[in-house]
Amino acid sequence: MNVAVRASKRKKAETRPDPADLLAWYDRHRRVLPWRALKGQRADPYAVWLSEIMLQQTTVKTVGPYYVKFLTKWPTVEALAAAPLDDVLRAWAGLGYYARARNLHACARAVVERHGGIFPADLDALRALPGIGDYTSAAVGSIAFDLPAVPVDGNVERVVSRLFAVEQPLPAAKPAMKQLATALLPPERSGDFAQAFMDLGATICSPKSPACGLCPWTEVCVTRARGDQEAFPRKAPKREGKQRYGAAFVVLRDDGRVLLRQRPEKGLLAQMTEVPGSDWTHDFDADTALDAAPSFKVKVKWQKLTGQVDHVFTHFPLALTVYLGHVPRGTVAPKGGRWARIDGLADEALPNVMRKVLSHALDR
DNA sequence: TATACGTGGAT
DNA sequence: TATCCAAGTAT
Repeated sequence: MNVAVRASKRKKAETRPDPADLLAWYDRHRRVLPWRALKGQRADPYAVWLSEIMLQQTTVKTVGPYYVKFLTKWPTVEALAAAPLDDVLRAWAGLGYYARARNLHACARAVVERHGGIFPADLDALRALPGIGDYTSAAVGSIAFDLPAVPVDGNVERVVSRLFAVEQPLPAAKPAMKQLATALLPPERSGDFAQAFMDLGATICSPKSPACGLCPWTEVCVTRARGDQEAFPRKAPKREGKQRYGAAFVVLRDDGRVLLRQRPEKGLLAQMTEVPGSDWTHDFDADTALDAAPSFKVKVKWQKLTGQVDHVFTHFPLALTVYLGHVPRGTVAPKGGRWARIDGLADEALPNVMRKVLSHALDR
């Protein structure tokens, strides 16, 4: 074979990312995940959808046990749709972003009612379901049905922004990044391509110290060539939330129960369970804290516990002062409240901030 | 377009 | 310790 023929068989020097290189990398290095079909096997749309909802803004490690719990408890979308919302919220407790749980339940019911219990193999129909947005419709569509779509998550944004040195900051750059990512979509293996893209971002093209030497696209990466890959993606500065304060009241009844209530239907931690407390404000006055205490027929002697419970929400940090009180057996709960067994708290729909409060009061 | 919406782990 | 950020969506 002469030199000219050898040259023509050699891979041409690429100037732009070749999806085939990413797929070849994926075939060797794909992660094994509970919701991911084995190589060559077909993914269950219900399992893909469930995992994608849980994975929104949530790490793979955190999702693992919740995913297994949900799939065991509700193996099909029909089973999930038939469950009471409260059961779903209790199972979701601790995972955060509780609107996801409410939408998960609503979506399951919509799939049963609108689509006969079968997830639609259609991007627009998926996108129309509760809790399914641009990302998730593309993820379920590509992974479960091999529809030609690219789910653009934080991983993909990072990879694309580095490959092409996208100067526009996020989140304004989202449409441009989606365009760039979608332009790379190969004619086949959409689902593998989507998962490969995300795997690459999660394991190689990491936020800090990316392993560029192991990247299948290292030779076509604009920022890699310049050495400023860690400066991407560009991001608009975000303002930090202001500290808020509040009081929480842990009321123990002598028969081993604690007073709980449900949070309002909308807003922060909507429809989740909590102990009674004050509003959470910037200018909370410790002297008036007891104004927010629940009232009973008997007078309660409140014990202000030492220390406080600190918790950080996405948009503000919270410091709660905890008060402990005791009431006699037979005391009636105030309106909206109920007495819950202390040894059954694990099964309540308590967000973690409330678990911290209860732990602060009871683990002593 | 900007903001509300949880939590935990990595650096 | 402080900051970032993780398979985003709804409004």
